[in-house]
Amino acid sequence: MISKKCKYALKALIYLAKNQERPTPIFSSEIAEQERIPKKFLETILRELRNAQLLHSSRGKTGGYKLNKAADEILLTDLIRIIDGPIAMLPCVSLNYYAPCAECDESGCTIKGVFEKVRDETLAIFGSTSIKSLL
Amino acid sequence: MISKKCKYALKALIYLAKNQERPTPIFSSEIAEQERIPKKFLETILRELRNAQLLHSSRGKTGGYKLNKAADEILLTDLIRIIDGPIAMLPCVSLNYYAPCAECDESGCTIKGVFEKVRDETLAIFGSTSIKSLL
DNA sequence: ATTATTCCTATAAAGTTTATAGGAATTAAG
DNA sequence: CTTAATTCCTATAAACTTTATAGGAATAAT
Repeated sequence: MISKKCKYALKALIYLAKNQERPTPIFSSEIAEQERIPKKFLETILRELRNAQLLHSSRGKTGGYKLNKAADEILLTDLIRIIDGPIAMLPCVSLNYYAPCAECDESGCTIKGVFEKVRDETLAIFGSTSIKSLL
Repeated sequence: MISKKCKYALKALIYLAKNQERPTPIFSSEIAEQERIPKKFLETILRELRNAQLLHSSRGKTGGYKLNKAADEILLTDLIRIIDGPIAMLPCVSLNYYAPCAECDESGCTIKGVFEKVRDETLAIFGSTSIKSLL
């Protein structure tokens, strides 16, 4: 299951993509209202997306957020990894968040294989799905 | 990520499958020691697997656990659903644990599709992987 | 100055996962 | 019929994660 936070992030990105043509940046408060996301929680989410270069933000009275890339260059793999972390179902088969499994020999591990397959299929799908394709 | 509990369950099933030839049932304490799983925690896991008909148990001094099916008839989909619940990454695309997504229209939902694809690929892999194939 | 925003850190509140405690019911064997 | 060892059950503690809020600092336009 993806987290609520991740779903909020996805909705925010879609909202920003839909309003990409606007001349001025978009307030987090507007996104929060329209998408019914707790305002303060959304702020921290948007900041994370900005820190990861997915968004551009500006401060002050006319500040707000904008996509930092074309909507078809923002992939679900990016989003999920930023917000939820690993996509793989076992730490030892994660590409971006690898960690050895507690007390597994890893060399003679018989269960890794199937989880690598799932990882590969999942990455292929999320890695070829952009925010644009979800509008 | 699958839970620790699910990994414990998988190890226990594999251990039981490896020792399927033994004439007497196998103690939870033996599995706990051999696989380094907290004893009391393992007990509750084995009970859940038994409630779901994956294991057969007997009580009393010479009690213990045995597989209730051939090792090639126990699939990863079974195990994961029993221990961790839904395999899908969104409640609204889960086959066995469907629930409507909070505040989604569902009819005009643009994000379901990609999660259905991931679910299908994942189910295809886990659904064709048996405990026997992991020995 | 005022106002409305992003930004930051800390923390509370709620929920889930992991693990343990204590004992009841069951069965074999002395 | 007592003892010992098991499964079984319920409750709960302990640890961790997720979700959400609080309070204000920094910034920028008017």
